[in-house]
Amino acid sequence: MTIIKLGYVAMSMELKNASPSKTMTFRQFSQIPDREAAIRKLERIAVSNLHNCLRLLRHNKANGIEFFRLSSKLIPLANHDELSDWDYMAPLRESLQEIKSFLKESQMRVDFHPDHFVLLNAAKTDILQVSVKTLALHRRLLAGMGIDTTHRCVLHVGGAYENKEKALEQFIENWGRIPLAIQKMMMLENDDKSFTMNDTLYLCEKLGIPHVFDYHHHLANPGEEDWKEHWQRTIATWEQSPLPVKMHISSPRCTDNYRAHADYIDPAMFMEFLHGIKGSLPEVHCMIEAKQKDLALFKLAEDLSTETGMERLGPATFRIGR
DNA sequence: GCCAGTCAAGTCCCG
DNA sequence: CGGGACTTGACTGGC
Repeated sequence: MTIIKLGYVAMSMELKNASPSKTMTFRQFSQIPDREAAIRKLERIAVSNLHNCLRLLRHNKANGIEFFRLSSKLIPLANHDELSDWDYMAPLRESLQEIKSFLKESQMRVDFHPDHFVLLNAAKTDILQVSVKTLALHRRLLAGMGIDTTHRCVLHVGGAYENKEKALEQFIENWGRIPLAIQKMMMLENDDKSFTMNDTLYLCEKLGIPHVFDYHHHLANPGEEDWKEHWQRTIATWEQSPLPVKMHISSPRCTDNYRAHADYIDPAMFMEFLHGIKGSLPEVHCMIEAKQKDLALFKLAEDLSTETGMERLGPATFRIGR
């Protein structure tokens, strides 16, 4: 028997005017003559983003969704070189406290997926340094929300740099240089171009990092492997985690553009995955990555209950097997 | 209101 | 070696 919980990414297509990712570019920032006023504006945007983040969490709770990826764009320009004197956390305490109070009362699993500029396997030390700085920002936000930071940030392995083996070894070398608090926060995902499930598992096993299996990425970049032969390895990387196994599910936009995300999830593709893992673990959390965000989650949940006859335990919770 | 072009960051790919 | 594509939501400016 496996419990399946569905989650979605960062923003809602249903809840209006609730973007948690409003921004200001550096160019806009520079064009405001009064620097202090410009910083106050950044702060107002960040507070608004956190406020909308809380609205989204409430929306999730109201709809029985207990798994959610937070936007990584909550604080515009937080890590920009020209703003190193800005204490971006100070004006956010109250907003973070509100989220903390909400999360304390709910079952919600939340995490982050920092964007593709965060590269832990970069050979260039300045890129590694900025990456660690960005992860430290994520850590501060999680801590501010009262979340145990263990296994709350998923990343890709990074660049292939024309030599995948070397790039994997560079990851291991860099890993030893990053703070333990950051290490503990990480999860690693197989990607759709360079690092396959097997490549990613090599690092996960060696360094004790949970593997987030992305089924769509695997189909786009399978390597030599049948994923089912490695699935037990993925599960094993979660043995020391306080959290259930997490995976990503999305569907290709079309055959010409296989790697891009479709609006919705193909339930047949999802069922293929579920049949592959049947009975292998008690609970799995599936992050829906689709352009229609929460609407795609609602639609998949409907499709699963009408077309597959899977037992529905809640709006976004199912059970397979007995 | 709508459309096209732009935006902090890196890597990849093509000419 | 250099410049554009990639991918993305948000925003600006022009109509």
